Amino acid sequence: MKKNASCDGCPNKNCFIGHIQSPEWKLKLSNSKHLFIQKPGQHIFLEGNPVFGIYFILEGKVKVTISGKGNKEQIVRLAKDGDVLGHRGLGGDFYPINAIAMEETVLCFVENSLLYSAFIANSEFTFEMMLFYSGELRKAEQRMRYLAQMNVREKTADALLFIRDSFGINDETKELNVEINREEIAGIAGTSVGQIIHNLSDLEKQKIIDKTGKKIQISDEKKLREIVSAFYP
Amino acid sequence: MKKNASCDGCPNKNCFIGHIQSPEWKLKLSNSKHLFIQKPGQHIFLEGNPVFGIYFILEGKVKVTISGKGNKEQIVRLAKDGDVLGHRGLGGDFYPINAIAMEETVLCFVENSLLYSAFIANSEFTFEMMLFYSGELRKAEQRMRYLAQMNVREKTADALLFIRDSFGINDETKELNVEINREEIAGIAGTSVGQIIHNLSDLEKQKIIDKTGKKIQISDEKKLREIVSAFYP
DNA sequence: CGCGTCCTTGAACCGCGTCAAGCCAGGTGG
DNA sequence: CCACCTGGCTTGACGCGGTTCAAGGACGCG
Repeated sequence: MKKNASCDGCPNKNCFIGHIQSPEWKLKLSNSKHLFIQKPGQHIFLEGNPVFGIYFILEGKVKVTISGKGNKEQIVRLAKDGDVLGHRGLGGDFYPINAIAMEETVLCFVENSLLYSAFIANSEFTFEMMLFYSGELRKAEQRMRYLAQMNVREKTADALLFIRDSFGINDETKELNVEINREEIAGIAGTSVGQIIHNLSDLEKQKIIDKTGKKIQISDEKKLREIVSAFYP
Repeated sequence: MKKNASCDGCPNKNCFIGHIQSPEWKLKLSNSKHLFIQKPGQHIFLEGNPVFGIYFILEGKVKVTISGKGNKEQIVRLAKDGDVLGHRGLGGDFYPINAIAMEETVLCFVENSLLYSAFIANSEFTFEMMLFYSGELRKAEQRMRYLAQMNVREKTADALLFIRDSFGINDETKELNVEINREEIAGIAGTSVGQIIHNLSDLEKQKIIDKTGKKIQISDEKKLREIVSAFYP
């Protein structure tokens, strides 16, 4: 682990690192076999893999995808440090999705037996976990609607905001805090690479974004949100 | 309540009626204010309503929708007796979705304080609830992919199967066990009414369905599933 | 019988996916 | 230091598929 991931002051309400950093858990997890590192592009688990437990991201970024027709991958979630991974497997035998590291990622694996004993011992943890699921479900169903009803321009804007809200932007440069290519953006928006490029160009002409540099800059977040405002309360 | 809903032998693994029929709960819920009836078309709660608790469906059918651009409603879930309703609100302040009765529906309302006390008292209940969320999340993310990648013909077939799997069919007549109009089917498929009608006609010509009677009959379920088989493992 | 609601059909328009061709930047080797 | 290659990005054109709309049919109801 490059640095000690901390949860103090973490703005992410659903951050579980606090739990796994408690003395009790630290002892259990001190065995190094629980921690491992994935390089960018490496998969953490794939659709159909048996479920042995869940993962906590200590550091890094991960995309969660569902593989579709003709090698198209639909990105259903973006996760970063403090997030849980593989929780969709819980209660089933096989993962229904793929998890792939987007950059060097440090993971903490918690095997089923340990996890279940935590659920039994700590009902508050179970409760929090349930709330976490509730929030994820809400988000997933919202995105369902976007995919069904938005046109491509709106989907493109929404995908950018989705990335922005998942990984954040640099306050100064307004660059997205992640390296992401057109294909991945298309995978989030649920459209083709061609359309993404087309619409990114349009957005740039309107000075809403800037893609001169390597990373996309969101110059005018307000206008970007206006594009999709009809879909948000 | 027209008849006493029972959970015995219920094939639905996620049926919660068993819980609320335990002696402990029966006592708590014996107060009649917890039970109420909704007529078809009446809403149980709407987007933006404050969350006071959750609901269990004792009898009837309910559609869960998200209202979209231009009065289009996207149906994200179909629920029947034994299902929970309003659980998306848990952990948030307002419902993110609408719940509307599709036929006369008997509901049991469980207010937050009662629910939370159940979570504290019965960690197994919390655990089961968590697993339920996990399953719902999985389903929602699968449907996300379908909406993004299927063409209209596939969406139409998938919508029919979605209804069939949610509410079942009459074994003899092969009719869907629910009255549902074209607009609602379009809301499930995430397409327009025109396309639904067009594709239903096509499916009828191929003798896969029959819509002579009032309710749609699924004559050849196998062929219907073949249409979408590329999307299911 | 007239009215309303839901369903059906067909035609016109246009948004979107696809593809071919070219651009640019970074890496590699002579 | 330049020539070449490769992979990601960009642009524009084409054509299919889907949305939308208008007009009409089927059915139930007052």
